[in-house]
Amino acid sequence: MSGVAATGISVLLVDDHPIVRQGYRRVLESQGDLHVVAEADNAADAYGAFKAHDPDVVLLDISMPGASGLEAIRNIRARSPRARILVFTMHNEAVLVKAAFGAGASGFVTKSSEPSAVVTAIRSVARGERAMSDDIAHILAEDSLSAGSALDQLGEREIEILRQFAGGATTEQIASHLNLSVKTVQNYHYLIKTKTGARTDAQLVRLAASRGLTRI
Amino acid sequence: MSGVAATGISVLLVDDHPIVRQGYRRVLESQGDLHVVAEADNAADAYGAFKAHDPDVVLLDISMPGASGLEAIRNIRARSPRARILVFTMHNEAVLVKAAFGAGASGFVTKSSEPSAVVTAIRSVARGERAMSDDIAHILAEDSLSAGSALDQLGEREIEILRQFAGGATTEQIASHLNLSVKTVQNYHYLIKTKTGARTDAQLVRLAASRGLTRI
DNA sequence: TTGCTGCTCGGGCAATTTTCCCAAGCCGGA
DNA sequence: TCCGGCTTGGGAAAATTGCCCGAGCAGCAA
Repeated sequence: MSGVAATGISVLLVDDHPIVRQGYRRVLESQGDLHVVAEADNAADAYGAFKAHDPDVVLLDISMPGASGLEAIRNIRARSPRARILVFTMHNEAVLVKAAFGAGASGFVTKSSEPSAVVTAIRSVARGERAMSDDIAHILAEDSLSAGSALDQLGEREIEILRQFAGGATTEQIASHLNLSVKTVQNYHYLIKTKTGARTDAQLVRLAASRGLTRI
Repeated sequence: MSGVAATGISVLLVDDHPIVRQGYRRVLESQGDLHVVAEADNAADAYGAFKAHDPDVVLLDISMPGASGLEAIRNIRARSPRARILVFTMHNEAVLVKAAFGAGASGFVTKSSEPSAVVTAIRSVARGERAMSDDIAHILAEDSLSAGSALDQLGEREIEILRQFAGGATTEQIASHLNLSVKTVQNYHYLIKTKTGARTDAQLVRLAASRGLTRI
């Protein structure tokens, strides 16, 4: 019912860089069993292309500017639960990986992976299996040992403090805004970091921004 | 004297993502007159590959983790002033572009460019001309009109450190990536904050993100 | 050539912050 | 009632920051 031929795997390519897209296309098509049936350069077009071509696998770069790739995943999965989405990005942060799987992705590979690993992942995902590259597995494993899930585990106060912090407020400003002692804000700051698994403030800001807690 | 055939343009490909490299290779080779004679996945190997193959053009992604791509440019140019280096990256911040040209690059194209524009740029650079994609020209033009942002006051080392910091790297990671002492990275961190006027790390991340130094 | 200037690199050290561990009050649920 | 989680903060050692400094080196101008 899907794809081009009974013997091939049809792929929808979503990446905002034309030449990168074209590169993938050629790499995949050289495999013989993989066929790129459509391309999209942004999250918004991704679902339209999906509907039009019903591919076996969506190869999706979630580091597109502006629109959230996670949005695209959720979008496609909401309307076509059988869609297989393989996320392909240069980012390798645990929170991102988990968010992608949480949104409905079937696999996650980094751009540092060998082309053969990507091709293997595409075939796995097409068979309905879950796939991820070795480095991603490593990161998730480490992450599961240490602590963290993402922002969902934060309390109301923690979310508010994280929002103000990510917005650029100093500890003193947050304390006075919320009528707290500086010490309490510092303690929250530390708690938020441990809960989210962020190792630096920058990671915290990125996390908050990627989840819509703050705009940049 | 250089390249493979008298009628072709030989290219050295430097990018840290294997599949992206392979994609470029196929795109370029399909042109007929372009031949990828070598690849490298980091700045350190780039010069060795250059020496070994003496390519007409080096296609270099300067957004590689750790090592500064600018370093690679200067490295190659210092030993082989006739080298033609085409910088190819997803970043489009004016300071980066200027730094690249300042380091000796012959051209600058973004990954948002059409493949045909990249190919055209390679041919221009091989002829000894300067080349840049339309969006880069636009950015430089606008930049020359505007009074200059806070980021323009930063040196290239500072830019590189800010990029890695905003990307979520810890001080230790940056230090080891760049072969610097932790103390030096800390000093740069402080200097960057004072130069840009950022009072918190979060503000620094926001600044970097808003200027395209990092994506969120 | 000499000097100046700017970038890079790091030491030093006091002040501040971070990192953890802890306790206490409050509130909702079992 | 008791338990667990949230909120609020103290304490103290470890780490980082803020700001000062000097050295090396490249470019550049006089």
